[in-house]
Amino acid sequence: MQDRAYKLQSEMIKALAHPTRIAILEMLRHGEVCVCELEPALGLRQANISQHLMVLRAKHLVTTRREGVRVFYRVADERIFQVLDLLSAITHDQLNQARRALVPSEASVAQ
Amino acid sequence: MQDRAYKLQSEMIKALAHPTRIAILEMLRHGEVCVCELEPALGLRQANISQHLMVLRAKHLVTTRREGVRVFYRVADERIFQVLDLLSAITHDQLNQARRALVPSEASVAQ
DNA sequence: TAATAGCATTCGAATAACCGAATATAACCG
DNA sequence: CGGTTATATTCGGTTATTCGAATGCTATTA
Repeated sequence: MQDRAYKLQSEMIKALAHPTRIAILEMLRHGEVCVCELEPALGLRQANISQHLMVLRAKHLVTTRREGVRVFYRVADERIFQVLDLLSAITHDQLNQARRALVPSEASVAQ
Repeated sequence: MQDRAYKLQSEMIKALAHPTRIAILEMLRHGEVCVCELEPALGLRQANISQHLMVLRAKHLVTTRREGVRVFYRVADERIFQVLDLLSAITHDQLNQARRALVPSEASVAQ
């Protein structure tokens, strides 16, 4: 068994496995973003955001560029958005199926 | 911000974030599999496998079917394999890039 | 019904992830 | 240089995950 490969994959997945880090990646969807923009948008403390960015960096999911006193982040591999899109679609469908099971008439309602 | 949606997504991602659970899903790639087949293939204790299956069930990533005394598992949504394939490709490329950076002549070597 | 096989659940201890607070670093400006 | 702004790191306490061990449950067979 490719234990090693599964370990690596699970470590990358863990880096995605936090709502704040997903929110950060979503903000990077259309290009690079400054940390100073993340802070107000996420409404979290600076240190906490920086900690989450550290996790994303550690797994090479993002790269950085410094411009003076500011640091800009961008995703290292655009395919990460395909991953997020798939997961979003799957959870969305799960919700719809659950709704359909409860209230047949409200099937396929947008959230 | 869709805090709720990110939370849901991250919870599904967490269900993927373990090497054993990835290995289990890989075994389900070609159809349903009995728990009794997972045990020897993974080389783990029965209770532990059952615990991981419980996590996958809790997030509706797998469904079960009982046949007498045996229980068969299958994935609930085939798109989960697209997720795993993308993550596998990303980690694979990361490894190759790292190798290329260290030893230029050994670029693109299969693992 | 008793015994067994296959799987699931609970419990407790170890480990890992998380976050706030404090502190550190790096670039800029006066 | 000292001060300021933007970001990063460290530390400690809290919560969440993980796994082995023990136990429970369900279906089958005698």
